[in-house]
Amino acid sequence: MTAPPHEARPPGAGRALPDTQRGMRRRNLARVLHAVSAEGSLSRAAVAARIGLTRAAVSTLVDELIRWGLLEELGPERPGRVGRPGSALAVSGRGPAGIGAEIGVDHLAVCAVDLRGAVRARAVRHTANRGRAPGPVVGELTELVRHVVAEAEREALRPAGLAVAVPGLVARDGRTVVRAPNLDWHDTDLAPLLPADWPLTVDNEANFGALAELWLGAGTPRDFLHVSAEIGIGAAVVVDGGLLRGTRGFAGELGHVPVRPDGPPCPCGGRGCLEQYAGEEAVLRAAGLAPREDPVGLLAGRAEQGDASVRAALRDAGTALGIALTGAANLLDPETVVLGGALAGLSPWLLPSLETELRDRTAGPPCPVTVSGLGSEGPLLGAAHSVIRGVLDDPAAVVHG
Amino acid sequence: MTAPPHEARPPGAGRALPDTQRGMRRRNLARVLHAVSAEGSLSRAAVAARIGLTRAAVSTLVDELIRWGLLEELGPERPGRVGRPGSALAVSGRGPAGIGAEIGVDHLAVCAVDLRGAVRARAVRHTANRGRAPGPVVGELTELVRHVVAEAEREALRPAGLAVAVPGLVARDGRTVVRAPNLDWHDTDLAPLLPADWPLTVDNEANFGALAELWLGAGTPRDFLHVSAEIGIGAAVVVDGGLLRGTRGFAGELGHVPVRPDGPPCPCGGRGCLEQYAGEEAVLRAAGLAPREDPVGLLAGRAEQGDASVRAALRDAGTALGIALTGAANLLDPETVVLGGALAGLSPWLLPSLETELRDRTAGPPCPVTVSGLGSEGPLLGAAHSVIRGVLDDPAAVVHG
DNA sequence: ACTAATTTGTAAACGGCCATGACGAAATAG
DNA sequence: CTATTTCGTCATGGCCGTTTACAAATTAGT
Repeated sequence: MTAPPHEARPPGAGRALPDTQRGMRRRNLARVLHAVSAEGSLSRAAVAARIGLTRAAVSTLVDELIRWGLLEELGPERPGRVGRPGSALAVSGRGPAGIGAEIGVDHLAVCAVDLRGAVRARAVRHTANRGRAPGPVVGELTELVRHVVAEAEREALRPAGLAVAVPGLVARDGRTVVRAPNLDWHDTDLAPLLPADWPLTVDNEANFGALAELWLGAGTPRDFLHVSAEIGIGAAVVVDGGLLRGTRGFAGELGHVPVRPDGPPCPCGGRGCLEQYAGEEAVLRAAGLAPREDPVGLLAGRAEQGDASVRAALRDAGTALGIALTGAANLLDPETVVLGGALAGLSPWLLPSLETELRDRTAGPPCPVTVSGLGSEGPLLGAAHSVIRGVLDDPAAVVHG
Repeated sequence: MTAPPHEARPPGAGRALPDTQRGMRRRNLARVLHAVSAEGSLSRAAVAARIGLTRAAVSTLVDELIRWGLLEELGPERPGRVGRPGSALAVSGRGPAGIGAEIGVDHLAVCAVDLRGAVRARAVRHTANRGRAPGPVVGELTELVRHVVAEAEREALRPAGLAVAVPGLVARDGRTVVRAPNLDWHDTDLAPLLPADWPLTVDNEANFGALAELWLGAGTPRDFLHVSAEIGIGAAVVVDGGLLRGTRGFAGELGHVPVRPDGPPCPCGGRGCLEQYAGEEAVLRAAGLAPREDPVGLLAGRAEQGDASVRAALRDAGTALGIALTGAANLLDPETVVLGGALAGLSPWLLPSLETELRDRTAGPPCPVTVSGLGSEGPLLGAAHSVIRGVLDDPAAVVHG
């Protein structure tokens, strides 16, 4: 009775690969693995019911995934229900691992995540990277990667890919850092500097943070706006469970949305950008504090103690954020706005003014704002999980081809 | 070497239908039809090369589409190339038709478009609909629809669906008008008021206008922001060849993006919304003109004649638009911004200040702004074509099921 | 305890669909 | 006029999910 509205790409032109039987098999393998992964543990019959294939078909698919070491048979379930109990299947804890890495302004971090989503190895190193050349920084990161990979391999894990989160804009090629103001890197291809043993993805930390929220956050919807802030204000737009990247890969630049068109000039060339009000530097200045290590902790601490000027600075930042987010919410109609990264820790003092602004400027119910529970781990976990999602999304590609 | 970035929905969870052989056949039928439609005329071999299947497979698919009356054999091609010439295939000009309808503030329009994209029948009626109840208006529209359908059927066309463009917000159910300020309609389900003979879709005129631009515009990219204005300022976000609709279907509300946070109050509850500067009423007021029929024509005429106050009003509107679009472009990184609807006709006087604002507020090259060539026909054509796209996207569904 | 009902997993037969390879048809090139 | 190239089709084969049937394992009822 109702024709489907045009929100997805057309099935004809959009799909790159020809629709052949091998492709069908491939997608069904992915569907089975996805279903088991999402539920944690599932019988063949339950998988069949869930993905719409017959039990017989699922059986052969499961056999293949077990043969590849991606699924494990846990043994008979113990249900209270009538009928023969199913044999529980679970994603294997050995086999492919996702290696996630993060380049921060003052730290490097690497972790390995298995197919089940568990962190199996990690390494962190605190280093002041601001203004340091890409070569040495990435060299140091590579050391950590090798260390984590060695540890993972000792646990029978095999890296399936490396994903690197970077505090800056990354081109759509997934390897070139176009602009990272806080590191002072420009147009740097990181691929030659990193180990070439596995598929590589480089992406904005805000994007990986949003993906972590999408995949790991409790009750996170499939359409939301994720706002994080590490010095700059990065946002990521998640639409129907996927990242909106933009033509050049620069989507989500919330920091330079004009908030007060005649406000103070911004290095970007504009005036009154959000970053001039809610950026780290701006907030510190407004609070009368000098830039130093761990500014977020400093601000949170002072605010906690009741420091009036810090609280006022954060309140004003919340107002500016609220104005920018009103525009974004009007444009995108997301289900929620999620505050992550540094903003999560400062949310108690940002939220009141932010939500006031959002409420007063919206006809009807305003877009709900939630706070991420992932803390500062988001981007790193998102990076590692993005590799795992790649395996889940096309297991056949990992095994051969 | 490079893992795919996560921009699309996962192949497992995202796809609703199980991946079975029938579904494969169905998608391949769509791929063939799509290929022929996109190229206008193609031989079986050319289709095979284009979509990646073998000639033999394409032959059977084409046979079926011909049997269904969706494809036609035009006869042997006349190429200068060596080898046996192919037999040209083209989409049938008889068979399914898309019925598009538009409810405007001062007019109703209906048209029928065949699978080839040609308009085969049309009807327009000028009526003042502002403040009129939905019943009579839609009743009158239904008369026009019946008239156009009768004409189409006389040409051996069979309506495959009805799509209605409305100047207001439409719920994601594709039938309920949530808010249409210029008609003064609220939460009105149009389905019971329209003929139930075919699948029905109701959508925002800005959305249909953007789709028309996407499908019919020359050189329109797959990622752009389409801005139109009929009294309010509607925008539509096209991402990867599909409409971004938002959770509630309200995405694209550019009119209420805050431009000057302390500006004049807006009926939406906010202050300094774009609509307060670039909305029809606001521009007329700024130009010192009273609201009347065809305000766009009036403004364009006066501006053409060199009326200074009108030009100033349009320049200021362009500035406000530029500020709002800077924010939107930062957030979405579209390939272009397309000005459509009323904005297209006023673009000579809007563009200079708009582009200045965009350029001054963007680091690096600003997002290019283009003007739609579709004029006021956009929404109507987009509506009719959306039905056609539905057929192209799943021809099997139209024939049976 | 024993039977009936229910559910699971597997095996064999079946049917649909695309690939493969071969072939005739229809054009060009020399 | 022949060799070459390309097109469309046909027969064959292999892959894959479905259908149907059945044994295994559990609960519910008596």
